[in-house]
Amino acid sequence: MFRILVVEDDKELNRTVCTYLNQNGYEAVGCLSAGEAYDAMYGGSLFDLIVSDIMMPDVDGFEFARTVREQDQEIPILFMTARDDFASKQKGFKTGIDDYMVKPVDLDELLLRIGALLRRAKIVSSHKLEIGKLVLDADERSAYLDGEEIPLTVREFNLIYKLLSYPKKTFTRSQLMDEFWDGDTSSGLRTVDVYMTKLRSKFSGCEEFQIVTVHGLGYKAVLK
Amino acid sequence: MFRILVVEDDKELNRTVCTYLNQNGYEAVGCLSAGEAYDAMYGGSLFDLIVSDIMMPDVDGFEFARTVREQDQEIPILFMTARDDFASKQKGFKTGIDDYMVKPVDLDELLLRIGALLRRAKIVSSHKLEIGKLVLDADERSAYLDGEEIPLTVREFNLIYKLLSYPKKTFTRSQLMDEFWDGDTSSGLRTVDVYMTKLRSKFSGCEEFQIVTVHGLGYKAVLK
DNA sequence: TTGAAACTTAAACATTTCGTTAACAAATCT
DNA sequence: AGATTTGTTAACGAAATGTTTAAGTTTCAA
Repeated sequence: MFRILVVEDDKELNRTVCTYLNQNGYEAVGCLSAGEAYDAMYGGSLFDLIVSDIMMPDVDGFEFARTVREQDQEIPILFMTARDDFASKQKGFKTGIDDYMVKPVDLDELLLRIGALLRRAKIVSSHKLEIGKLVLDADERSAYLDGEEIPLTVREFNLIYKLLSYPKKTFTRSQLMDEFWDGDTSSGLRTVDVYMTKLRSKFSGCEEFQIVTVHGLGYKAVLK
Repeated sequence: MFRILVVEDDKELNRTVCTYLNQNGYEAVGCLSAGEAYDAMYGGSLFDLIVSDIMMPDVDGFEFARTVREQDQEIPILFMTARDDFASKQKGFKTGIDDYMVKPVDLDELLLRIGALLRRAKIVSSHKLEIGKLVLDADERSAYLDGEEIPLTVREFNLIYKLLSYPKKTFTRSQLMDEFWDGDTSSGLRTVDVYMTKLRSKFSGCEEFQIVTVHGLGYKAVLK
């Protein structure tokens, strides 16, 4: 689920945009000023994309975007503004925004452009799972503990990646087999047990998590 | 220097755009049809970004973009078209384009948007890959180790360039075939293995990297 | 057009790696 | 305690990969 921060001082428009985004599969959070937006961002909430107006009561959009960019080079920023002059567009793009839409915006087109930006941003960010000193990289299909690689076979990696993607969630042997053995449960379910032993052994030096047996059900990873 | 492919059947507009891009620090190549564009791309030239019209004599922009996306998920594509209807925009973004501008386009805004896309795509400004004593030049399609050329065929070069562009990232045989054999997987996937053997042999004197087999998945290049 | 060289690919065989099973030990539940 | 579930290990066999060869294909110059 992608989280989108909407910074727009027009209450009604803000509400309209957020509602529309929420109806279309995003989790939108509306802010009426840059100050509010800072609070939302650094209050622990992580966002995947920012939609921002330019003219706002406290800090303007340019300044807001610049500040954000200093801290985060990656997050896509889309300006949604009434200003249709080239100078504003230039200023915006120069501060590092990714798209610029002129009001009144077609909400459906906004959706399309948000989709394109998220797709693009996602390509760049690698699929990593970081838990303390442990890093699982889905592109490399390798695990690093404190920088040192732990060699894993394909199935081993798939299993541990799955478990760690949903900590505390219990997976039955059948679920795991269905997913990583192409639904071919002809090989006995006990094979999963063997893999758990292998994983426990390979990650014995890792204090970040633990593979826990749920008797009668299956296995789960629990973070320490 | 960024290279931009401009696909636009209106000769005059094509010329105008290319000239403007060239005057602003890019290296633009104009094509009057999708067919021409394919030739330009497959002819060994590497492009960093594509600007394309939708309505064209042979294959339309949607089809063109789709074909390009099948082979290359990364290259930014910008549509520049007279069509201002939502359906076209939707169709475009769904095929994976990154931006959509309605004619008549302001060339200065085009520049801004191209700049934003290139920044986002994080493309390095060169088609050279330098790793220690090893140099791969994508324009020349040649490899130099310590100044001495290592002769490579087109397929050999494509493969090693791809692997080294994403060190540690694992590529499946299918991925590589899809990309460098025009999606023609009729030739057995084992062909890839043969090429890996050849590459390992040709780069046996190279201590900068190593081609590593990921059993059950494919291959990756690991820097030493 | 023709021949030579370079390139590509299928096939065959050698080699390596991995997955599975089976057996027994240990733990857990009733 | 007895039954069931789970932990662990090692060995076998299957599958994936490495490599070479030879035959087919393309390219290019004469």
